[in-house]
Amino acid sequence: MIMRDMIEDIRPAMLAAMAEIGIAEDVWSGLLAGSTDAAHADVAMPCHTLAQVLRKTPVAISDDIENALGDSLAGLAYISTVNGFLNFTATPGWLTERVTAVVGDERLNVGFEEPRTIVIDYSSPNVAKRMHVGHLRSTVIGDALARMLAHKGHEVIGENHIGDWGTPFGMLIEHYLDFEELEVDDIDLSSFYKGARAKFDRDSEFAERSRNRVVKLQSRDQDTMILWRKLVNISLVHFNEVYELLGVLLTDDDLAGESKYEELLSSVVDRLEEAGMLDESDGAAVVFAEGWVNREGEPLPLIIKKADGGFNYATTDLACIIDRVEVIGSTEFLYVVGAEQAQHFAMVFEVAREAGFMDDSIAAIHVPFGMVLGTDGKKLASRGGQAISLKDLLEEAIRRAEAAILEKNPELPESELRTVAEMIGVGAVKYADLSTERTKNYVFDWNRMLSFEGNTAPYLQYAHARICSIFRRANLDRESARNASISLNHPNERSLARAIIGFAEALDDAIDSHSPHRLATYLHGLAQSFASFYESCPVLIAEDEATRVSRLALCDGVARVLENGLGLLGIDVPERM
RNA sequence: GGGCGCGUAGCAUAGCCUGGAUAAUGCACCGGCCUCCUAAGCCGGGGACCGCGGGUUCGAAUCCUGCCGCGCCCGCCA
Repeated sequence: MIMRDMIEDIRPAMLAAMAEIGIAEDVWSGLLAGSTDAAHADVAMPCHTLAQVLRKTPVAISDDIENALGDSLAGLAYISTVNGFLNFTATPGWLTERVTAVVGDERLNVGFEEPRTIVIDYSSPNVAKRMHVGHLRSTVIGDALARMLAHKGHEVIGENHIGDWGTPFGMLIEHYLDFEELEVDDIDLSSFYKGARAKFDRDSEFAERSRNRVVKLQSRDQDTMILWRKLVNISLVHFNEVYELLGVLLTDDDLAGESKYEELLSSVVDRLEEAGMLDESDGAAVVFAEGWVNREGEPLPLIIKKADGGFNYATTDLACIIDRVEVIGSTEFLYVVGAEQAQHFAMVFEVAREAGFMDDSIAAIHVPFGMVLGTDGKKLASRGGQAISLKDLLEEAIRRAEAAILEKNPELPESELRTVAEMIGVGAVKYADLSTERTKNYVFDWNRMLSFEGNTAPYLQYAHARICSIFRRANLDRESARNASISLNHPNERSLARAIIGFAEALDDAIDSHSPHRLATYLHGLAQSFASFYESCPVLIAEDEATRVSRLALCDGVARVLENGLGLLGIDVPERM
């Protein structure tokens, strides 16, 4: 994980050596990379592809390069050759210097990038319904990406496209009117939508009222808008409750409901018309994008305006693109939306480009993710087949975490129990999601995510808490350790230093691939490295004072990487647990 | 039928973009380690034709291709 820094430092000497041997930089540059096996080296260069060029064996070539390098890397890396591999292993001196720089830096050597304005589309619950597990991944992954990108200096604009518009709102408003005597808090979102739907299906008078209400809503009838607003607000109270429990950044400022774009929709139609892209099909206005066919092999349309005059979400997505390009001035859009919508986004992006809504300077990226499955291997649902409420799920996580704490650390002060249980329970749920490769489905398993062992949030949080405990016991400020001189005499100290140094690179890797799990994988490796260090390298009872302060500095560094890294994933770390 | 994705020890995963050395990690399993900073831990061990077959390459879990299995998507819900 330290290859980026090492390669950078090795490069000058390599430039000279390779010039001497007569191999152009662009030929060898890509070969110099992190070792695939930490036991061999930190950085390695396989010389096999050079064999054709130089008409020598890889073994001879690696030896030649080693000779050409001479002692130019003295103090930086040890060089060795095995079977045509040129191996570089960081010296303790180099590791010491680098880890000192990281630990001494407020940002742990995480750099800033040239700021971009990035819009992230995530969460997107529906008004008049409870948030459910189906919203978990989008919310958690989107939030992590938002935090990581913001940390790199970008302007991140979260857009929460709540479903707050469309034909169902006629029936929802009428249903709401029937409840009008109720206080806002008494509306039960778990049954509200279903109740409205059921009434709509069985009661023709209600259905008629609903249809009339839709017309009023679309014409912005004032009384109707007031009712609509109330209904939305009730839902917002619920969303914000869940967001607070989840600990995500979304606020009302990020709301970008469908209603917001509603007025732009007709102009989307006009612009597509002007571009000559619009076709009529079965009464609907559609665009036939190149290359898409339906089940029967006929051209597959993107429906812009339905036969009944209404719009659907493709049109809204196109309106959003126009808004982002022309109003917000963003150049990068991330859509954290389930993988099942891949085709939809491919079509929307293609149409948007064809219509000139965005050009090649704009990166519109669908960031897809797989499903959350139950232990039966099917889409996670309650006994009755309904989606599980996110709030209920999180509360259960907290309950389970609390039970685990009471069992394992009964000494934890009562006053901290609830807060710590929230950090652990919610962290466990989020980490379970963020630590697996996005595009895969994963099985939601309480025992696994809260097991406190393995690649779980509690394991990482525990590593952090242990470090805090060391400082507490020594009655030392964490800051006091920061400027200590570090020495790496034990192999586990060196492994730990390598792990600490790798933070910035792991973060960049996660960001570049929009894959929070890469950061999670790194953090787990760091925590494991720390656990081994902790076992073999006594800190407070170290053999001498210099070792003690050096180890305290390493501990502080690990704790800060864990806190910062988990923080970027949206996960809090307790100081004791 | 077409498209997209996934397939790695008993289980769960990383590695695949950008090809390299004995395929990494966790759970479970086996064996060790607490008069010593939280054993929620550590150390060691067994366990994998990387779905199957072809191809490219000095070299393939990784790239290409054909199968197989699973999931999802394929016009007026969003």
